[in-house]
Amino acid sequence: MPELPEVEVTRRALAPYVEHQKVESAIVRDSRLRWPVPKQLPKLIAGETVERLRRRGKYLLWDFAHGTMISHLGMSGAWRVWPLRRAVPPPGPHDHVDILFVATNVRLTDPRRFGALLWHDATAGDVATHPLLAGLGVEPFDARFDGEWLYRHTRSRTGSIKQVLLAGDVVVGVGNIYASESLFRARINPKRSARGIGRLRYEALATAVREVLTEAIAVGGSTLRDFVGADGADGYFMLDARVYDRAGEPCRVCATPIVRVVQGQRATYYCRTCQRR
DNA sequence: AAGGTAACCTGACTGC
DNA sequence: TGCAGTCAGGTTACCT
Repeated sequence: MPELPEVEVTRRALAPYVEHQKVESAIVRDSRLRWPVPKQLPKLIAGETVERLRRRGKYLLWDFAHGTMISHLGMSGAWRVWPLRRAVPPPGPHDHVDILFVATNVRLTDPRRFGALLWHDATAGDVATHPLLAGLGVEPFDARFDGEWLYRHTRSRTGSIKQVLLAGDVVVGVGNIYASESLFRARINPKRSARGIGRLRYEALATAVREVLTEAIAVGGSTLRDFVGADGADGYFMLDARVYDRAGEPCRVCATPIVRVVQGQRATYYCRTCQRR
């Protein structure tokens, strides 16, 4: 599930339970993720305190005094928290890591194993210089992100606007669902060359991106209570999509059937009437 | 430098 | 039921 909103919802759910809390121990049950979970990770964080839980794009950054634990949820990853450690269920086959705090247990599950859990030592400098983070674009809620930013950073791009949004080197956090949704709200055709879009339409797109992400965070946030609990509810609540996964269904604005096309091996959904250009 | 493609995985669903 | 095929919210590595 994880695009920026899901990661942010996760961050907000976890933060009250882990920030300023000391790690008692960590258990790596299955280190096979996109890259192996470092063998020394439990040793590195045991007895240390999480100073802050931050998000950068779709990455969660767990700041310690001596370094940062970097986590990415890939396609199927999720962190769950159990406020009471005694209520934690036995681990399932895709539960890779448990981190035990004094009163709380957090667990990383990831069936497809596209996620990552890595360590960046403070001696290596700012975590922002880590190879996975260094090339990331601006945060969509950063004041610098606006139509002018999109316009300036697409002058030398030959690809489609949909693929530029997904690439993450201009703006971060927009995944496959919210790329389609943002373009629909801005009334821009996903196949349109990024280079050919003018400032005015980019202004609409920047606004649409922020709106879509804000709404998605809001509906996800409304289910935080379930998310935190141990009752098995998955906690994420999908934004009511206007186009995503609605191929053949009528556009909510003009009733034209929504079409599905493939761009860069990913599905794109849009309305041929509302998103003519 | 930017773009296209394959690759990494498991699980859910569809159709025969 | 069973089995094959398709698809899925992400990203990197590698090649032009």
